[in-house]
Amino acid sequence: MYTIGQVSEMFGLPISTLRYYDKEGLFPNMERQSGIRRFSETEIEALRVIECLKASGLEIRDIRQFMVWVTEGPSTYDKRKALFEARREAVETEIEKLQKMLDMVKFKCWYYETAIKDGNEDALNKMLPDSLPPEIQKLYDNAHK
Amino acid sequence: MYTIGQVSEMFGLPISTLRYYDKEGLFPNMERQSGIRRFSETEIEALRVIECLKASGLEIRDIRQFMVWVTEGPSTYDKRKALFEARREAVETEIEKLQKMLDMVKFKCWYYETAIKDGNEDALNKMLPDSLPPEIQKLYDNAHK
DNA sequence: GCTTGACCTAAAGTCAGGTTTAGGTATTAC
DNA sequence: GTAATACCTAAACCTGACTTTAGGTCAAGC
Repeated sequence: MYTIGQVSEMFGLPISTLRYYDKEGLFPNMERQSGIRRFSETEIEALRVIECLKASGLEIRDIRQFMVWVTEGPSTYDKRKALFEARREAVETEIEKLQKMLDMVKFKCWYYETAIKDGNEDALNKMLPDSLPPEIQKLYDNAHK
Repeated sequence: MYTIGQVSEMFGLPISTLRYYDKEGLFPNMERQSGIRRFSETEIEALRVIECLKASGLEIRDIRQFMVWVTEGPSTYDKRKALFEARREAVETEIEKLQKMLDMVKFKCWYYETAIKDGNEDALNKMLPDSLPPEIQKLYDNAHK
C-alpha cells in the first residue's frame, strides 16, 4: 500500500494529477483510511494502464469507461478486448506516422548540414526534387509522398 | 498557386486552421491578391514542415520561430539544423515510448482473449507475473520494467 | 502546545490549439 | 439584379487536461 506522495514519486506525476485522475473516476475502488487515499497494487497497475491508454491517444472519459468495465467483471471481457484491439491499431498507425515524420526530420538535418558546408542553398535547390544522394532521396520521397 | 480552399482539401485541414496558422505567423511571406491568400510552393512545403514539427511535439510558437529563421537567410542555418537535430531526438524517444506502450497493448489483447476463452481470470492470475508463455512474457516484462 | 509536513476538498484558473460567430467583400451563375 | 460561393476579419467561444488557490485535518517531533 502506498500514499499519494509515494505514487507521485514512483510515476513522476504531480500529486495534483493523481487526485485529478481519482476525481475523474480512474480508480473506482480505491480504499481510504480516514479520508486518506491508499494506493494498492490494483491502482498501481491501473496507473500503468492509464499511462498506456493516454499515450495511445485515448481521452480520460474513455479510460474511465474502461475502469468501470473492469469493476463489472467477466461480462465486459469482450468490450475490454475490443478496446485494446482498437488501441493497437491506433498506436501502430501513430508509429508509422512518426516514422514518416522522422524521415522528414532526418532529411532536414542533412539539408542544413549541407547548406552550412556550402554557405547557401543553391546546390541543394538544383538537386531537388529528384537528384539527391540515394539515401537522402529515400528520406525525401518518403516524407513527400 | 492555390487558394485556401484548395490547400484545405490537399492537406485535409479545416480552412479555419489554415487561417489560424497564418495569424500565428507560420507563413511569414505569403502573398495576397486583393486581400485573398495565395499559397505558393513555399507555403505548401512550409505546411509539410509544420505537420512534421507538430507531430514531433513542437508548439506553434516554436514553429513560428523556425519560420522566422527561414526568412532571415543563411545566418540561421545553424539554429535550424540544431532545431531538427533536437526534433530527431524527440521523435526517436517518442517512437520508443510508443513501442513500449504497444507491448502493453498487445499483452492486454492476449490477456482478454485468454480471459474470454477461460471465462475468468483465475488461470491468468496464477501465471502472473513470471510464468506467462514466452512471447507474452516478453511483452509483459517490457511493459512493466 | 505549537510548528511542520503530508494529506484532504471544492472551486477557480490556465493554457494550447483550435472553432465559431457575426458581419462584410467579390466573383460567378442564372 | 439577385442568389450562391468562396473568400475575408476580429473577437468570442470551446475543450481537454491539468494546476492553483484557499481553507482545513491530523500525526509526529520538539
